[in-house]
Amino acid sequence: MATGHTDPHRRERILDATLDLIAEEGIARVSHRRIAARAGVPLGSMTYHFSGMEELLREAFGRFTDHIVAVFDARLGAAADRDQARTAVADLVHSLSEESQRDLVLTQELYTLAARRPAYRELTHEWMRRSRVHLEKHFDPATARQLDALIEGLTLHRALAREPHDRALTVEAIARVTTTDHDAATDRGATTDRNTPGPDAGTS
Amino acid sequence: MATGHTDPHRRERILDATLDLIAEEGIARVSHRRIAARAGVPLGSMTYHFSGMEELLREAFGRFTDHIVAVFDARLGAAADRDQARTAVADLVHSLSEESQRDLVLTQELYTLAARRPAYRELTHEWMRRSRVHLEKHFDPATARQLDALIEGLTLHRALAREPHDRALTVEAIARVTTTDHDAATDRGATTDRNTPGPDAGTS
DNA sequence: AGTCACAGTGTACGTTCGTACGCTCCAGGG
DNA sequence: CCCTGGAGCGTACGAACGTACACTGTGACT
Repeated sequence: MATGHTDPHRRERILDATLDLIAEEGIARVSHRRIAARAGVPLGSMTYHFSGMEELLREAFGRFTDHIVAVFDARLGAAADRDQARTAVADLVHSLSEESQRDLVLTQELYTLAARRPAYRELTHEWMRRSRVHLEKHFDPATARQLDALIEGLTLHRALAREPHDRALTVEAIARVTTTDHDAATDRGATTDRNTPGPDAGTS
Repeated sequence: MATGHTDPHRRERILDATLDLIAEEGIARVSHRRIAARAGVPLGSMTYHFSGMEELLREAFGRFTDHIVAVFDARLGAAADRDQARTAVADLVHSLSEESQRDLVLTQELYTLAARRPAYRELTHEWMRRSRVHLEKHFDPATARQLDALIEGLTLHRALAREPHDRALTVEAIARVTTTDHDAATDRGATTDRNTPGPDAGTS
């Protein structure tokens, strides 16, 4: 019986099942058999569609990166001005850290792989690059980089903290990093968009 | 032969070997046998000293947390004033992100576990708590939290970036988050140590 | 209708795994 | 000197693993 003839979504279903499994059980507990069982495909399909575990994982995380980049695009791309960008960043931090346990865990798994293996670092580079493109529409490059790192740190700490910090703290941190009145940051080359002191600091 | 009779460091050696193996190969490739081989102990020792993989991993990461907390203590504890604290934070970010691949990878592995399992979150709580204690000697609690998150984000992004940012950017980000002149942050309860506008912003 | 190429599958093989458990051998008391 | 309790080890067992490969059934083509 060659039932797969009629199902062109086999590959995608396998990749989704892989990500689900990783999110729930961790990369250490992933196996061809468990993925196959979860995806509802025979074991033989695994080696038919993917040359091995390696390729499977890389494609799965590629798929995840596409997803998370889309989330960033949707959130940050909609911001029309600097202040909306700040709000969008705060929204992003809070939605990532309190909804979507799945995305959070998968992000960590990806970073863990990326910390050790350059092949996976390509995926994180693309992710960072895309998010900086959005941020640089509203802030100078140095600020964008700092803000990008801040998003990462705030999201992670909020997700792991015993008592997650409230939105006011997120908003304040963002305001501080993106407000460059007092001095400096002027020679840091705000090429496309000069940084003016934000009108409202909007702390708490 | 009961050679272990004379070696009281068996346990510690096993734990160190576990961390080394995780750092090099990832948690997915850890097994009793591989750990035993690396530690130079017989397989039987594994189940003798530890009830199972679970206990082994938890103790290993407990040991790692002790180590990393000691690093934070050494770096941040030495700072005498606010400005030294800022420098110490910058040093910390850069030493974690460019030396000690091992610590970086293990940190990610720990976070990955913590994101999924509360038991490991205890370890990260302790770590965060200790680092905030240091930061709160020089900054108000809200600033300390923001700075703590910023350290995390800067370290990770610097470690994973294709072209790691230079020290000036780290220093600037720290300055921005810890300088609260223009307004606000005054009602956010700087209990032990009121936040005055830093004398020099010390950007680049 | 008959044939064929090949997408897709079931199964078997060799390896590695965690763990249990009977055995060894030493330190200390008699 | 002998005896003995228990710390520590070697090994064996069943389960699970990744992967290769012979096979099956179907749609397309003549």
